[in-house]
Amino acid sequence: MSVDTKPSAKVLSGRVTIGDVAEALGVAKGTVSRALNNYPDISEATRQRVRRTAEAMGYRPLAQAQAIRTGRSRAIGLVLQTDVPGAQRPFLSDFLAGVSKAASEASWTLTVAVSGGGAEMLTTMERLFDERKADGFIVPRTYAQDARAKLLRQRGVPFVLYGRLQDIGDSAWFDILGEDAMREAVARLAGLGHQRIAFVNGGKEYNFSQLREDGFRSGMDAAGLAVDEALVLDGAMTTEAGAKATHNLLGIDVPPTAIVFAVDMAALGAFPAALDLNLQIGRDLSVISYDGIPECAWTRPPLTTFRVDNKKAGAKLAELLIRAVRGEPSETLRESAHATLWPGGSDRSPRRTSADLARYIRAGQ
Amino acid sequence: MSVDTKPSAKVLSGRVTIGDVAEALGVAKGTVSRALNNYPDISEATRQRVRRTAEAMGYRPLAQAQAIRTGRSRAIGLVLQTDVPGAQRPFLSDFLAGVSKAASEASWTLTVAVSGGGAEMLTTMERLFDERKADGFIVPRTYAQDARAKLLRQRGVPFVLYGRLQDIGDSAWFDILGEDAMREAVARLAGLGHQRIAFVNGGKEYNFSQLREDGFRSGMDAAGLAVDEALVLDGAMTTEAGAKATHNLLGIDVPPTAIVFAVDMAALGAFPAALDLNLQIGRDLSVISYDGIPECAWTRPPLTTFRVDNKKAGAKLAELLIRAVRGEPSETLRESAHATLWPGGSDRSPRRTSADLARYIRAGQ
DNA sequence: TTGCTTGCCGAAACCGGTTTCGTTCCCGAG
DNA sequence: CTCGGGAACGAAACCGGTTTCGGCAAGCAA
Repeated sequence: MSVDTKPSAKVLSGRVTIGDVAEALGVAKGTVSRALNNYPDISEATRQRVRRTAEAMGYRPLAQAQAIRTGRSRAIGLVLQTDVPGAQRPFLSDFLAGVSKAASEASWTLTVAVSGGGAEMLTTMERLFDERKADGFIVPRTYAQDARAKLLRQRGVPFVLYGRLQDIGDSAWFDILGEDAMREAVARLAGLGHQRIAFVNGGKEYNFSQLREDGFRSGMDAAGLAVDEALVLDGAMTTEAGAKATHNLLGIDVPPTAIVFAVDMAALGAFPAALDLNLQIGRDLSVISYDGIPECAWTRPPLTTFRVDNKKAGAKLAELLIRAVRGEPSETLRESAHATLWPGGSDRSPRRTSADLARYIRAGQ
Repeated sequence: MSVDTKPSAKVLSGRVTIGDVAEALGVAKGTVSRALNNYPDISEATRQRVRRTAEAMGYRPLAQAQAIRTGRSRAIGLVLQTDVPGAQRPFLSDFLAGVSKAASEASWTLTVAVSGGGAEMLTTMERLFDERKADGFIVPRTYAQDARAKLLRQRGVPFVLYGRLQDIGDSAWFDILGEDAMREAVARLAGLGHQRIAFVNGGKEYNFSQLREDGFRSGMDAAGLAVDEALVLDGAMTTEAGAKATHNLLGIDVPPTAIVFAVDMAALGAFPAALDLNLQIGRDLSVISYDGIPECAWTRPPLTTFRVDNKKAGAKLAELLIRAVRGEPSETLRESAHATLWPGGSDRSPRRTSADLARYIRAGQ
C-alpha cells in the first residue's frame, strides 16, 4: 500500500514516448511498436526507418508500460539470504557483476532483495513476482531439499538454480562440478605421497556438500586409498568452524597429513589452528580447498584451491533465466562448468608419516 | 529493444486486479484506488471496507501499472562499480541487507546494476531511470569530484550520497564521520605513549580520504604531536598496497612506532609486511584501522579498528532516498553516524623507541 | 474483367492502475 | 421550503505501451 503524501509531481517530464516517435514519422503507434518488436507484418523498409528515428530521438520504451500488457518487466529476481553467517559474502560482488552484465546486454535489469531464511524468503519472492518486479528468479545456494524451488515450481514461476537438487524434477540449473574438483584434489595429494587424507565438508543441508563428499570418496577410491570415517567431518562453513575441525583432526592418534576442504572459508581456519600447534601448512600439513576467494592468496603459504568463476556463473545464470522466461523448456536449460586449480604452496609432499606427525604435535605441547 | 521471439504467453494469469476487488465490493475501480492510497474524499467506513477485502483477496497493485501514471515504480537504484579492485567487496552484503530491509518495509524494491566506472556508469543510471527501473539512486563511495552527482543533479533525478562531497551543493547525504574516528585513533595511540605515528590513507580521489586525513592531523595537533610528512602516505586501498606502505614506513631511518590506516583492507597488509621484517604487530608496531571488516578478527593479534555499521547505513540511505523521491527538500535529508571502536590487540604501548626499533629492524635483516 | 490472396499498416481496444470531472445526496442556513 | 455547499462516490479519461481487427492496395489466377 502506498502511503505517499504528495499527489505526485509533473510525472515523466522530458521522456520521449512511442507517440512522439510515431508522430515524427507520420505513422501509427502500433506500427512503431511492431517494427521495434520485429513483428513479421512490417516491411523491412519501414522497420529500418522506424528503428533509425527511434534511435535518433533517444526513445527508450518504459518497461513498466510494456509490462502491463505483456506481463513481463524484463527483470531478473535475486533473493539473497542474510542469516547464513557470511559464507556467501566473498562471492557476491563478482556474482552480481556477472548477472548484471548479462542482464544489461539483453536489456534486462536485476532486482535484488535480501531476506532471512524460511518463510520470509518465500513471501519476498511472491511479492516481487506478483508486482512483477521480477519475471523469474535465480536461486543461489541450493539446499538438498529446497523449499524455494518447490514453491516456484508449483506457482509456475520461471527460475534457474545455482546448483543442483536431489529431486531435480524439471528444473533449470547451472552448476560448477565441485565433485570433480574434490576428486582431482585427492588425486593430487595422493600423487604427492599422502596416504591419510581427511575431508572437511560444508553443511550437509546444502546440496553441494553431498556432491563434494561423493567426489572425495571416489577420488580416494581411484587412488586406492581407504576412507577413514574418523577423518571425514562436515558442517564447516566458516573460518572458526574450519579451525575447530582442523584442531580435532590433528588431535587424533593417527592424524591426517593432508586435509581437503569443501570451502575456502573453512580452509582458512586451518592456518591459525596449525599455528597453535606449531605446525606449518605446506610443510607439516597439506591443505587443498575450493572456491578461490581472494583471501587464499594472502595466507602464508598461499592456499591451493580450486577457483570458481562466479562472474561467469552469474552471467550464465542470467542468460538461462532469460531464456526460461521466454518460454524455453527447462530441460534445455542446464549447463555446468569446472573449477580450475589455483596452485598455492599449501600442498606438498608429506615430510613426516602420520605417526611421526602425531609425535611431533605432542612434543610441541 | 526487445527481441523476444514468442508473442508472449497467457500473461498475468491468476493475479487479482483492482477490478476484481472493485467488483467484489460493488464499487468503482477509482474508489478502490483512492481508498488504498488514502485520498481524503473517501469515507472512513469505505476505506476500511476496501482495505479489508483487498487484504483478504490478496490484492497487490502491479507496480508497473501504477508507474505509468504516477511516474514512480517504488524502486531504489544502486549502481555498483566493478573496476575498483575489491575495496568495497566486504561491505556489500551487509549494505545490501540494510537497503533491502528498509526498502521492503516501505513496499519499495531495489534495482541493482554493476558497471565499470566513468561514462558507462552514467549511461547505466540514465537507462535505469528512463525506464523507471529506479526512481532515484543511492550513490556509494563518493569521489571528491563526483560525476554521478553532477549528472543526477542536472537531470533532476533524486539521489542520496553515501559520503559527502567537496561541492556538496544541495545534495542529500548520509555519512559516517570517519574523521572523528581518525582523531580518536591518534588520541588512543598518543595515550599509550606513541610519539611517531604514521598515517596511511586511501585513494585521494575519494572524498573520505581527505576527511580522514584532516581527522588524523587534528588528532595529532590535539595530542601535541608534530606531523612528519614523511609518515603520511596515501593511495592504499588494498592489502598489497598496505603491505608496501608498511614496508616503506619501516624502512625510514626513524620509523614510526604506530600506524593509523584509513581502511582495513590496507591495514591487513601490515601483517605480512611486519612478518617479513620479523616484527610482531602489537608488540613491535601498533596499528589502528577503520572499517571493521570481519577479517580483522582473524589476524594475530586481532586488528583494532573502528567498525562501521554498513547495514544501518544502507537502511538509512534507503529511507532518505525514499523521502527524497517523495519530494522532501534535500536540505532536510542529511544525517551522519559514528564508527565504534573495536579493540583488538594490535595497539599497545611502544616497547621500543623509534630509534631502537630502527636498530632492531636492521639487526633482523 | 472479376475474385481471392497477401502484404502492410491505421484505428481502436486493451492492460491495470490513477486522476479528473461531474453527479448525487445530505446537511444547514436563509 | 428552497438553495448553496460540501462529502462521497461513479464514470470516464488517461498513462504508454501492445495486440487485435479490419481495410486498402497490389498481385495473381481464372
